[in-house]
Amino acid sequence: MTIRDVAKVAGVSPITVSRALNHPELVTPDTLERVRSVVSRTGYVPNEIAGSLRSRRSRIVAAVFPQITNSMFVDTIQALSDCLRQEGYQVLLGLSSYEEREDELIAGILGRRPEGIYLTGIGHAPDTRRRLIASHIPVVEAWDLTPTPIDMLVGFSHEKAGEAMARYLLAKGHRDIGLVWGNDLRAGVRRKGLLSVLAEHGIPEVPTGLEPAPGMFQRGREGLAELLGSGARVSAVACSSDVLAQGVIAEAQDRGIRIPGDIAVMGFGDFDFAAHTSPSLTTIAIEKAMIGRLAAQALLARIQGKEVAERIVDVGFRLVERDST
Amino acid sequence: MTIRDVAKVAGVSPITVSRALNHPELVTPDTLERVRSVVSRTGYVPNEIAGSLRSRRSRIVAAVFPQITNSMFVDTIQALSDCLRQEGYQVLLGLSSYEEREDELIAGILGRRPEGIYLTGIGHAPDTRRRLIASHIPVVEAWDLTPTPIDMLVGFSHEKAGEAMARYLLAKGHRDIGLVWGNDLRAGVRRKGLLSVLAEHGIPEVPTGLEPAPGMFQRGREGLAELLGSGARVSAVACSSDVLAQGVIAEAQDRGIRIPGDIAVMGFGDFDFAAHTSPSLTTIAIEKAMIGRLAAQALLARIQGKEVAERIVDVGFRLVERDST
DNA sequence: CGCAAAAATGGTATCGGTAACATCCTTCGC
DNA sequence: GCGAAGGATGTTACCGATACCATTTTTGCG
Repeated sequence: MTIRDVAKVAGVSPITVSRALNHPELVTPDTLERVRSVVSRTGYVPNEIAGSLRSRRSRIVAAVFPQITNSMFVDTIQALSDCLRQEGYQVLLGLSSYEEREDELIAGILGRRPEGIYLTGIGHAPDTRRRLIASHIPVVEAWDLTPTPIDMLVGFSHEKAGEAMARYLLAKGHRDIGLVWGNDLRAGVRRKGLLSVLAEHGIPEVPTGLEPAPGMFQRGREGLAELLGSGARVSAVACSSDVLAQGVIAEAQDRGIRIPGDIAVMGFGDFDFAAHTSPSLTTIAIEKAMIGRLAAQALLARIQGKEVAERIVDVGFRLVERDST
Repeated sequence: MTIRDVAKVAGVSPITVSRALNHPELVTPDTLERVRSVVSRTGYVPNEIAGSLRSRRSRIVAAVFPQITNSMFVDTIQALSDCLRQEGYQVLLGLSSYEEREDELIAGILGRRPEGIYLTGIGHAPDTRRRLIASHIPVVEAWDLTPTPIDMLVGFSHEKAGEAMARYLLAKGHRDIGLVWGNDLRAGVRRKGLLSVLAEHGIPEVPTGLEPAPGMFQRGREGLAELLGSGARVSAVACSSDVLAQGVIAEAQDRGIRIPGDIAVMGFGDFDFAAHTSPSLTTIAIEKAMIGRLAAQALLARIQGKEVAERIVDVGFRLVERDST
C-alpha cells in the first residue's frame, strides 16, 4: 500500500493524496473526503521514512539520559515527551547507562537525523560535542548549568545547590555534618559546592559514605551505617537524593536514633514522597517537569526557525524546609 | 555530506563505501582503511533514513507505555532498551498517558515502520488491534496475560496475583481486609481476583479506598485515612502498589497503629525499597527487568525471522513474605 | 601457465514520499 | 464578456541510501 495505490483508487494524483493528508486546507472538501475514505477503507499508513527523506524533516527528537531506573529524570521525560507529541514529534529514547557509551549512542542517533536533541548534563566527550555542533541540529542540554553549552541549556547550578545545603545546615547550628552521597556526575558537583562552604566555615573534614550511582533506598541505610561505624560524630546527614535520605531515616529509626532530635537529615530532589514521610523530608526541590517542558519548547522554537532569546535558562531550585531537620 | 562525497574522496564507488561501513568483511582491508579514514576525517554520518527506506529495515523498535512517572515500568524500559541497543536497534518511546490516546500514538508510530513493537498491557482498541495485525510487524504485549494476544506476550496473571494476595491474608487469619487501590487497568484485574477469593470465603464486603492511578505515597496515606474514617474494622490492608503501601504504613505509624501488630500491610511490585523499610514490606515480586529482556529477545528473534516457539511467556510472580504482615 | 571459482568492486534502478514548478480551472471586477 | 488573480491539481525530479545483477580482479590448483 503506497500513496500511489491510494491515489489510483481515489482517482487523483499522488501529490493530491499527500496534500489531503498533510495540508487538508489546500484541497477541495470533496477530494479531501474522497481521499480520506479511501485511506480509512484501505488502512493505508503513510511511510514517514520516505516522507522524511524527501522533506528532510524527520519529526523526531532524540532524548538521551544516563539511565532511568531510580532516577529523577522520569518526570522530565514525561513532560518532554508530552510537549513534543503535541506538536507531532516522536521521541527517540537513548539510555547511555552512566558509562561512556554516550558517544556511540549519539553517533547512532545522528544518523536518524533528529530535528532536535535533548541531552542530560553538560559532560560530553569533546568529539561528541564537535559532532553535535557540526550537525547543526538544535541541542538542549539539561539538568546542569554552564556558560558554554553546546547550543541551548535548561538547568540549574548543582554547585549552588550544594552550597545552599551546607549553609542551611550551618545556619541550623550543625557543624558535625556527614554525607551519604551517590557518585554520579552532578551529585559530585553538589558535593563540591557543599564541601567548599563547609571548608570556608572551618570544617575541612567531612565523613562521607559514597555509594554507587544513583541513590537507592538500601544504599542510604548502608551509608548511615558506614558513617556511624566510622566513629565520626554526626549531628546532620546530607544526602545526594531523597531516596538515600529515606534510607538513612529508616536506618536511624531502626537504631533508635531520633530525627531530627539526634540527627538531622536532608535530601535532594523533592520526590513525591518527601513531603509525606515521617518525619517529612527537608530537601532541595527541582522543577523536574518544567525542565522537560522548557527543553521541549526551546527545541520546538528552534526547529521552527525562531531565534531563541535565552539560550541558557536557569530554573533554579528551592530549599524546602520540613521536619527532618 | 553524502555517501557519494565520501566515495569520491576515497576513490571508490558509493556502494563500496556502503559495504565498508555495513559489511566490512566484504571489502579489502586496504579499501576499508581508506574509506574509514575519509569518514572520520570528514565526519560523515550515514543517513539512516535513506538506508531504511531502501532496505526496508528501520532498525527501530517502538515501545508504548501508559506513563512512566511513579510507575513500575522503568526497569522494564531500561532492560528493553539495553537489549535492543546491543543489537543495533533504537527505541522510539511512546507515552500514551493512560488516556485513550494510545490509538493515535500507535497510528503515528506505524508510519515510522518500526521492526518491532512493545506494548504495555493487552487492552487495546479493536481498531488498533486490527491495524497492528495488518501491519505484520512483530508485537509483544507485556505486563499482562491473555490467551489471545495480538502476536506475542510476556507477562503474568494479575487475577492470580490478586488471588494470591487474598489467600495469603486469609491464611494469616485476616478476615477484615481493606484495600487501598489505584484505578489503573491491571490493578483493577488484581482487585477482581482478590475480591473473588474473599467472596468465596464469605467476605462479600471489602472497604476500599480507591485512588487515581497510579499509586503515589500520599495516596496511600489518604487511602488508609479513608478506610479508618469509614468506621470499617480492618486488620489487614492490601495495596495495589508498594508505594501506596509505604504511604499506608507511614500514616499508620503516625497514628500509633502498630504494623503488623494492629494492622498488616501488603503491597505489590517489590520495589527496591520494599525489603528495606521498617517494617519491611510483604509484597508480590515481579521480574520487571526480565519482562523487558524477554520482550526484547522475542522481538529480535522474530525480526531475524526465527519462529518463536513460545508466543506466550508467563513470567509469574512471587509472594514475598516480610515483616509488615 | 591457464582456467575456473571466488572475491572485490561497480552500474543502475529503486524504496515512497514531497519540493518545485507547471497547468488547469474558478472566481471576480470592470 | 474578458482578463487577471488565485485556488486546485498534476508532472517531474529528487532525497540518499542499498538491492540486485554485472563486471573486473584475484586466487587456487592441476
